Formats: sequence, structure tokens, C-alpha cells
Amino acid sequence: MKTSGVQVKNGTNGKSRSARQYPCESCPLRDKDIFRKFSGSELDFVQVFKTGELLVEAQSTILREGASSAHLYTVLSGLAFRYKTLTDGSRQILNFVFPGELIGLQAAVQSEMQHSVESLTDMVLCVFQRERLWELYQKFPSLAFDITWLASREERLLDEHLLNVGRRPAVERLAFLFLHIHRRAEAVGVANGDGNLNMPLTQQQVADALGLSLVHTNKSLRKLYDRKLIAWQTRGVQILDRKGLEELADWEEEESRLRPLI
Amino acid sequence: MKTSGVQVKNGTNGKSRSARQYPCESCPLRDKDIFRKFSGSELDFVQVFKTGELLVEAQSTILREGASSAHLYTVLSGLAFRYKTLTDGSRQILNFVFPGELIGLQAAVQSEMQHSVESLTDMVLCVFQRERLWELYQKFPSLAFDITWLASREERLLDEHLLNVGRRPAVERLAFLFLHIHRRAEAVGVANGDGNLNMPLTQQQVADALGLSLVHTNKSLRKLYDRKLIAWQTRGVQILDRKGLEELADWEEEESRLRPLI
DNA sequence: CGTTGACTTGACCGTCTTCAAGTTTAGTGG
DNA sequence: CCACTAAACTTGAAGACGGTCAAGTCAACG
Repeated sequence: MKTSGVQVKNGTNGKSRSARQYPCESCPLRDKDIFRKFSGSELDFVQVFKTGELLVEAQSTILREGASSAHLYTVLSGLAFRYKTLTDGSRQILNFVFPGELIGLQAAVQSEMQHSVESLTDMVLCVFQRERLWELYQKFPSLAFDITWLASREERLLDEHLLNVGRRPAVERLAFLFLHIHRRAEAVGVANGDGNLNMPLTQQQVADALGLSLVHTNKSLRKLYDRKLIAWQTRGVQILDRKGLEELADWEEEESRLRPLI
Repeated sequence: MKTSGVQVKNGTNGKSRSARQYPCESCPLRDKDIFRKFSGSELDFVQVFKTGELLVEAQSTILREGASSAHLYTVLSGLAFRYKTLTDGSRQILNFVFPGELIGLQAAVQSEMQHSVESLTDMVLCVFQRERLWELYQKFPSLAFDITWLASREERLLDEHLLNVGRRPAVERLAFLFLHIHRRAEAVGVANGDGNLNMPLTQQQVADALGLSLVHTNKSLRKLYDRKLIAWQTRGVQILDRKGLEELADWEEEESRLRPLI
């Protein structure tokens, strides 16, 4: 496993990790119409709540299980995943993290992280101070509600993932995962319409997400390819036949709902 | 599967489901020292927030996937579980629900339930109106924070469950589940010190929680019994050798933290 | 005393894991 | 640009783990 630490860079002066490049009101993410429109005062508060940006290299450990971070992050760009490991070294990927989602809420409301987070790509994170979260709850009930909303959404994603891992055979499990990831990627513009998830994954990571061995994952990917449903290209998946995948995976689309971006 | 609807009874007059038997300040659950002490005003608000009590029979469906409930519940007594089903009928139990925990938060913050909830025993639920949740967020930031805390805790439990299902072989998986359940049961006084979980479970339910077949669950239970770790008695487990189980399941105890009771 | 749901057990078979040995690809230094 | 290396990916073989099928037993209950 990668154990490289968090790498800090920044755009121009090479000095501060908290260079604030995007004011929240002109946040490039916020423009997407899947996010609910914030009021002026909400936007002002988020702007003040945000203490800077953190640039993270691909394959870095952002948070480690057992640590108690002073920060809470929102992903501005880039991808990551949450995972836990057993003492025998086997790893379970719990979920993937997309732009607009929070990292470190667990440590912020409880006192310690119970999972680790690792980046898949270079990332830009908006940094919030943990202790100011309480201030948010006091001053902006609407934002407090949004945070609960995000926590509840994460729970829903986990429910679906658990059902997938617990009850579907390997090929269907893969099909479902890719649809699941693809929907989320599309929503925030990571995937374009061409079926290509622009998401650098290794087969080992897919295996760890699905509770499968690497070898069996590889062979099941081949079966999906033989059926012309997906193609694996080094560090990535391409969806060839969405309808076919959906049929295989017992998939039902859900209407996308407006979501908060904090 | 059981499809009996929610059964409504009540103590004395057989008429109203909202007979309020316990005022919050003398709530028998709240006395337990695992719950954080509420201030007078918090208690007053919860008291007003609570519109009544709902009595539910064992094996009832409390909430159904796809439904949008007008209510949010806190379990006052009794046990339940959350689950999802696939179109082929197979079921995955996502988590168990113990006294002091919320039911229906997903429907309350999002608009629909994405899982179902079924009671294991007769239960008493405190009923809250969903639309007043927003009022809670506006007037009582501390309680709002508590709700986020509870959502985050549920996420943590799911993480652990997913790791268990995804990465442990059957015997260890059972061992871990029973320890997990036992810890939570003890915390709220469902289990006494004798190793007996007073929790009516069927082997099919255990299988559905762990992503195993009924037959294999049965045979794995026997292996645990042969090793004198647990005993299965009709609709229940007894832990015979906690230390042995912990060793088998790669278990580490965590300090119990004060939690909110809303 | 018959029925029903829970539990048990054996036999067989398929999925998935492990082991072992590859090949291919991307990155690095000469 | 090429050789070398490490990481990612691929494939086959053998066997374990877990699923399915089938046929029970057992206890509770009307």
C-alpha cells in the first residue's frame, strides 16, 4: 500500500498551503445546477468558514484511521476513496469520494476517524476548521441541516454498497459498482457522455471495493468485456453498453435531487 | 417474509396511538449514564417535539422502502433492523436498531426511505413530526448537532459492517457480528452480563445480515459451538467465551462515548 | 395431533481464492 | 532513444469456501 504522506504544493509562491484561489461566490463547482443555490449570507458564511485550500497529490493519505484531524474538507476537484484495513492487511474500500462531498466529518463530530482516506488523483480541498463547525450550527441552521443531509446521503450510498457486496455475485457486483460510480461521476462532470469514467482505478482497488480477490476481479472484468458491456483500459473503465449493464445489475435510476455544497 | 402491517395498540383505552406515557424528563432510557445530560430547555423542547408514542408489535414493518413517512422515531424500547431487498427476493440486513436510536431520519432529511425497517420485538417508539425537524434546527443547534452525530455514528457502524461482510470468512464474520451486537446491547441494558443477548434472532436473519446462506450460517454456528465460543438457542445467541470470540474476530474494544438521546 | 416455522444435516456443485507464473505498460536513468 | 524496473494486468491450475438441493428433526401452538 502507498504510504506517502500528504503532499502540499501550491500554485504560485510555493509557500502557503492555504492560498485561497477561489472565493466561494465564484466557485467553479457551485455553478453546476445539481447544487442548491445558496443565499448571500450563507455564501458569506461559507467564505469565512473556509480557511484555505489544500493541494493533495495523487496516492496520498489524506486522513488516517485513528487520527483526530483539526480540519474538515470539501472536495473542490479530484477523487479519493475511504477505506478500512484488517490486521491481516486486507482492505475494504467503503466508498469513493467525489467533488462536492465532505471528508472528515466523522472526526469533526465524533473525535476520531474510524477510516482512512486516500486520493486517487491530484486534488484541491477546501479547508474548514473543525472547531468552527459548532459556530455554523449556531448561526446557520440551514447549513447545519445541509451537513446532516450529506451525512444521510453517505449512509444511503453505504446501504447500497453493502447490499451489493453482501448479495450479488461477482459479475453483477462489478456492473452495479460501475453504474453507481458513473452516475455520481456524471453528476459532477467527472465523466462525460462517452461512457468513459475519467477515474484512475486499479483492478486491486475495484477488488477491494467489492470484497473480491484481484484474480477473480480480473476474470470477471473479462466476462463483462466478452459480453461487450464494459472495457477495461489501464487504470480505468469504459462503459460500452449502459442499457445492458443496467439490466444485468438490476439497476433503477433515481431522480437526481438538488444537493448542498458546503 | 413477514408482511404484517404496523400494529397499533396502547396501554389503557385502546383508542389513541399517541398516548404519551413517559414525559421526557422521566424517560427511563435517559437515566442510563451513556446518554449525555440534556439541559432543561433542551428537555422541554424534546418534550414538545414529541407528539406521542407508537406501540409496535414484533415482526411488523415500521417503514417501507420507497415510502415517505411524516414521522421520525426514537426507539424507547425494543429492537428492529433495517434492510433492503433485491428484485430476486434476497435480503440484506443493513443494521440493527437499538433503544435510543433514530428510525426514519433518511426520509426526514431526504424525501424517501431507501430501506425498510422491521421490528424484532414489540417496541415503543417516540413519535416526532417530520416537518418540525426544521424548527429543531433553528431553535436548538445543540440538538441539531446531536442529530448529525447520530447520523455519523450510523455511518461508522455501517463501515464496520461492510468491512466485516466484505473481508472476513464466515466463522469470523459471525464472531464479529455477535460481539458488535453484544456491545451495543449491553450499552442500553438489553444484554446482561451473562453473555446472553436478549435478542430474538432467527438464523435466516443472521444470514441476511452477513451475506451468507442460511445453511452455511447454520454450519458455521455449529463450528463456533464446537469451539465453545457461542451457543445458539432457538431465536437467540449466548456468548460462552468472550475472550475467545474477540481473538477470533480481530476485535478491539473502543471506549464508549457519551451519546445524545433525542 | 396436525401444521407451521425454525433449525439441522448430508451430498453435490459452483464461485471465488490462492498460488504461480507469466505479459504488458509506464516511468526512470543511462 | 533504449534498457531496466516496478507496477499493473493476465492466465491457468488446484482446491477451499460457501451455495443449493433435498430431506429430514424439533418445538410451539391451535
